[in-house]
Parts: sequence; structure tokens; C-alpha cells
Amino acid sequence: MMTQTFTLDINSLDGPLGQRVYTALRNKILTMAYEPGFVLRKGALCEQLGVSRSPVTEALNKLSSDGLVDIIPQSATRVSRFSMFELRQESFLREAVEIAAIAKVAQERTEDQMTKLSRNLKMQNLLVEDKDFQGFFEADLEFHDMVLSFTGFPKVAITAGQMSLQLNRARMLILPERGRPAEAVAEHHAILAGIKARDSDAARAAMTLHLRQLMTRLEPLERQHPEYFRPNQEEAPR
Amino acid sequence: MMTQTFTLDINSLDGPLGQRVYTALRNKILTMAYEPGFVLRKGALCEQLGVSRSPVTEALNKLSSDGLVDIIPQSATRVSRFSMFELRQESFLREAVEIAAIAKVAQERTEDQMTKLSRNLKMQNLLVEDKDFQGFFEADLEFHDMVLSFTGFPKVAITAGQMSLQLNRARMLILPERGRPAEAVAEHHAILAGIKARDSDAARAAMTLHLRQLMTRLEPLERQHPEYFRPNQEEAPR
DNA sequence: ACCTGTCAACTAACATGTCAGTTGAGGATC
DNA sequence: GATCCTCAACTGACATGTTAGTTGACAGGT
Repeated sequence: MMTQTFTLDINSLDGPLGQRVYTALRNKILTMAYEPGFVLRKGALCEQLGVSRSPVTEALNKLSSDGLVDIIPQSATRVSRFSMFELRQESFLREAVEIAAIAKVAQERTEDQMTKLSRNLKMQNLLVEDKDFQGFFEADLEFHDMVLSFTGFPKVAITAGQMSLQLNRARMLILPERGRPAEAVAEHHAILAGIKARDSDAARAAMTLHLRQLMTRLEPLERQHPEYFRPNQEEAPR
Repeated sequence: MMTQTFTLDINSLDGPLGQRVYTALRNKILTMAYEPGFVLRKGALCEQLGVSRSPVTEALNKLSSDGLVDIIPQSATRVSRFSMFELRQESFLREAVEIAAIAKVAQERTEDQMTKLSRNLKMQNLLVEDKDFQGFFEADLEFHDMVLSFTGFPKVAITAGQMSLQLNRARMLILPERGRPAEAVAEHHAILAGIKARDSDAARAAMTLHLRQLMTRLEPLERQHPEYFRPNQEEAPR
């Protein structure tokens, strides 16, 4: 399903060059193929991809506004390091949006939506049984994306995705945690039960519980992989 | 306080040219000085500003990803028209975030924060009494921004601002509604009371009530100003 | 009045050149 | 050895040229 390209490749994508370069780099970064701190040399990228600086610059600028790369003016561009503070902020925002979404979806759900969610959840079960954690990871993303989409508000899913970039990248570091996928599936079941019963409060509570797990698991990361984090920069005073 | 420039001007700003052009155009659009549908001709802008296409292009691209302009490839760029569907989506997202924020702030507020909010609210009272609705509008924005900032999560305020762009622009169309500012001030008082009592639920309820008012007032707009809206494009089927 | 083909105007996307500012490594000086 | 200086390498920001694609108006045929 996921084409793991080892060398940077553009030709397999379509659309404008700038978009292609952006997508390619974005995937590299989000899958941690480019590690935090990795230096992106513009000249090398141009040569490697056989394009001029324009599309590369455009792509890097987009990545910068996504917060995926840090541009040090007149010097270098490197893949951004994590900041636990930033992860907490993203988690807060994600929770805010998903909670609101689940409440709406629980009230308005259709049978068709129930079927799709239920089908996805069964797939999650199978994937966990087969220990296909990569597959489970993607099914998990899809589950949450479906819930967000079922609000009937496409922008909700898009916005949630944009503001959870670092969060999803950091998740790559805690993929192989023993027993966690099974727990997550159970939590998804609880959420789905709330939706099925059209019980907003129950669905909301289950979702809250589920989402809170992530930061709990992310917090130890700063000690385990200090090289991926930037020195503490807590909130600034007002 | 607001410098109402009639001709497009860049020199009063600082920073890179691209940023300045972006800010200038953004202000024009958000204040409705450039009306929805207005065509932005790149050549004219370059001449008018005395810069080359690079910074102008950069600015227009940013505005496009903000959703403030619609770029019709190979043809023209125009200030985006409203879509009631999009406004509803932004309203949903804004409510999600502000609700989450107010709950957190109510729990963790400091005396200093109370003082600042209280001071702002008193100012709102004075401005409404003086019928300075423009001033009230800005104080209102500041009130909400303060609440978001008091979460201790700068990104929350930033994100909320980004996803409420169309909403704030549309608000410019309903500025002079009789009695509404006074009502809004009263609602702000209720919110502040919840924060003061550290009562998350009360604050949340008051905020929900307050935010819901906006869409109620925005809905009739589509009939009053059809020229500012694009023909209905409701949600796509899945 | 209605369709249709043509054409000018405009634009996005990209390539390339220039310039000033920053970084960092290495050498000179103390 | 520590500090300072210099310089090469790299970059962001901007200007400008080119190509190909889209739109809208206008003319001409029906």
C-alpha cells in the first residue's frame, strides 16, 4: 500500500512540479525517513530531482509553514525537531476538534456511516491479530478521518489533519508498543458504541479517553530520543 | 487606531517584500475594501507597488491557501466570494476550539488574567455607550484572543485565527446591528463570570450561547448580499 | 437571436541570474 | 590555548525571461 521509496522520486506523482516535490519531501519527513535535524540542501535537491530552484523553494516554503522544516535564513534548511510543548498544543487542538466532531456525528449518524465505521473496526481487529502494525496504523488514521468526515464538513477533516502533523510524525516513534494496538481497538469499540447509541456524551467520553492515551505515550519520548527534540522552550511570558 | 489606506501601500510596513504585500492585500480583503469577486491583476499590482512579480506571486499564493482569493489558473485571481457552507464549517471549528479553550482557562485562570479580561470588558462597555462600534469590534476580537492565549498555548490562538478568516470577514457586513453590541457585552459578562467562578461548565455554556449568535446573524446575509456569495455548493456526496 | 471558431490578454509554472546576509571552518594573532 | 578575523559555501529574497494553457470578447456564419 505504501510505496517506500528509498531515493527521492518525483516521477511517480502527478500535478505541478512544486506540488510533487512538496508531497515527496512531506512523505519523507512524516515517515521519519528524513530524521529531525536532517539538512535539506537546496542545490542537492534540485540536482537529485532534475528541477530548478523554483519548485523546490516553493515546496520548502510550504513545509516551513506546515512547521515540518525549520528554515535558518541565509544558512540552511533542516527537518524540524520535535518540541514537547508543541505536541501538547497539537494534542489540545486535535482533542478539541475531534470531541466536537464525535458529538455531532453521534447525533446525526446514518446507517451507512455506521456500516463503514464498523467495517473499518473489524479490519482493525484482523490487522492486530496478524500483527500487521503498519496496516493497523493506517486503519487507525482512517477511522479517525471517517469520523471527522461524517460531520458533513470536509474542512473539519482537513483542518484536523493539518494541525496534527507533528503529532502523527511523533507517533511513528512509538509504533511497536506491546499491547497498545489491542487497547486502541477496544477504545475504538467504545467510541463506536456511543455513536451507535446516538449517545453524544458517551461517544465524547470514550473519545476523550482514547485521545488522552496518545500524549501519555508521547511524553517519555523526550528522554528516549533527546536528539529528536529541541532544547526546552516552554511558553513565553506575556 | 486602524490606518485606513485608500491606495495600496507597502512602505508603511516592514519585513520582506512578499510579507508586506501579503499583509497589505490581506487587510484590504478582510476589511472588505476589496470586495468579493474583485479581480486582482498581477501586472497592475506589480506596477502599483513598484515590485516585481516574485513577491506579488508569493503573497497571492499565501492568500490562496488562506482561502481569501480564488486563483483561476492561467486566467485570473479574484477575491473569494463567501460560501455559507464554508462559514458554517468555520463556525463549527471555531466553536470547537473556543469551547475547549474556555474550559481550560476557567480551570487554570490566574488573578492577573481575570484582571486583564475584566479591564477589556469594561472598555467594551464604554465603547458601546459611545457607539464606537469599530472600537467595540476590535475589543471583541481582543477579548476572544485573550481567552485563547490564556490557555498557555500560543498555537491555539493562532490556529483559531487562521480558521476564522472568512467568519471575521463576513462579520464586517453585519457591523451595525441595532442592540447587538450590548447583547454581546452581556454575553461576555456571563462568560467572564464562569471564568471567575472557575466553573468550566458555566463558562462553556455561556461561550456556546455566545458563539451560536454569530451564525444566526450571518445566515440571512446570503439573501441580503447575493453578489458576495457564490452559487450554492453544498456538501459533496461520499 | 444563436452557435462557433478565432484571437488577444492574462496567467501559472518554471528556469535562471543577482545580491546581500549568515554560518562555520580554518588560519592568524595574542 | 583562547580569541579574533577572514573567506568560502550556502541561502533567502527578488528580478526577469519563457512556455503553455485558459478565458472572454468579438467576428462571422447560420
